[in-house]
Amino acid sequence: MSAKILLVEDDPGLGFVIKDNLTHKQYDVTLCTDGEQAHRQFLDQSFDLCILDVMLPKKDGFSLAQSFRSKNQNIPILFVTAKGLIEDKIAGFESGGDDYIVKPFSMEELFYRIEVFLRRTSTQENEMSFSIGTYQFDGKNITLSHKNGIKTLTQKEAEVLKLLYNNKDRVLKREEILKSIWGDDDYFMGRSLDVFISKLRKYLKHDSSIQIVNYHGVGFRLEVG
Amino acid sequence: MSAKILLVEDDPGLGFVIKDNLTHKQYDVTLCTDGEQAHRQFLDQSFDLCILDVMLPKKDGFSLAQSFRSKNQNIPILFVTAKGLIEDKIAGFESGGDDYIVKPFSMEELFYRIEVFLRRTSTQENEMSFSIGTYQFDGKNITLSHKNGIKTLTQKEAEVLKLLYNNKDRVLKREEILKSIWGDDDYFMGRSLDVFISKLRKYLKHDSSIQIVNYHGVGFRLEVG
DNA sequence: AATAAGTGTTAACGACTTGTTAAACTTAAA
DNA sequence: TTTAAGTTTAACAAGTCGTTAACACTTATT
Repeated sequence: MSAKILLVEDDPGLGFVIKDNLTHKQYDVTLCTDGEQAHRQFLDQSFDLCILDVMLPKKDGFSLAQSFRSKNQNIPILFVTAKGLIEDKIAGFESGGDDYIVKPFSMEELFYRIEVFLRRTSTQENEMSFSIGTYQFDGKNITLSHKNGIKTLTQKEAEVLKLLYNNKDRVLKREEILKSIWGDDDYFMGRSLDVFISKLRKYLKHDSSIQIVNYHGVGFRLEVG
Repeated sequence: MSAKILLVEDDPGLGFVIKDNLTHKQYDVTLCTDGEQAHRQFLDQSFDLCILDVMLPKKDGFSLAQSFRSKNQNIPILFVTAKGLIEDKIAGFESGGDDYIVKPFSMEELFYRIEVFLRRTSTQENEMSFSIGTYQFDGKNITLSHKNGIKTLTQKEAEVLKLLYNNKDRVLKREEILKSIWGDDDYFMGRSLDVFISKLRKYLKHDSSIQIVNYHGVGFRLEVG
């Protein structure tokens, strides 16, 4: 799975070049051209790494780094900037940055520095836990427990269940589920999804207030209570 | 506890200045002036971080980094050198380095960069001891003892065991284990991990309350009792 | 009502993952 | 250079899970 990178660079030319290069290296890059936009994106999605310019419209890189860091202790933050003075570097590290690369730099060097931090960041992924009706899902153990007993789900069963749970107040389109979990959408994958829905219904049948409802021709919705 | 740093710098003046500055920052610094000496020190003691010059007598910094890296996937390696060409930087990262600082640099910047990597390296694992069921693991001697006898583990066996123990409340993903111990993740490393799991199971078989449980397609979990 | 398309469910097949042993390879030490 | 220890790769057996096919049933459309 490719790493999600938030790139914040106000020079459209350079921003495009960096994004293009990183995309070719299979990273999933989101480019923002000002600080506020970047801040919104950060709150909205979960990224694996950030690359920030220092001088940015609306909200500068240092204060951006500070607010990112206060939200997430772990995410690597790399500054990429023309300001090469030692005081700027210090400010960069003080604001929670992990690296400070001075322009002009080579793409190669940027790749290597990104890799260093991605390698060193633990993949503390979606280990969410939640309860549905009288059931309890434990993401650390991938189990679904009920007073009758514990069932260890498979990875895919867990993924479908988590996705349904995260969207339990709305209808999830078949296409959305397939794109999100299978990565693509064809007839047979659709049938496969039906099989999983069938399995999940079986696992959840001891609580009749839980229903995975089909919306004919559209998708599914998890309804509780 | 202060971090142990291996500093390799052949210029006696600069070596002394850096060592002195780092010592004032409460680091425990070992200074070597040539590559072979550094290599012996590395095998002899366990350091938390290395700072290497590139041009060194007897064994250059790049090949030094390679042999350090092959012994220890986790230790941060920082190059500090006058060679600022992009090819040299690439060679530095290729040989397993984590950062590449070009002389002249400020001490402040070096401190910050050291802190970045110390913060991101889990130091807990080094010489920890613990008991699993009726077994006792001694991190100092990397031995696993039981009433039947004592087995001296290899470095890697011990690392896998420690990682499993530190995460015994959850399923460790294969990818996490591989990234943490092997530093990367490919098919053969995965098979290698399976071999180590198999060995550890054999070592731990005298206490049936200890189980290394596989979660198909996900990873492993150490279960005790 | 007839037809077509979508869905529910089960089970078998096949692809992939894992367990284990042993051989091949690598590296450091003698 | 040989030896020994440790790790990776190969090979095969065993197990697991996702996909697919098949068929029954439901919903929409004509």
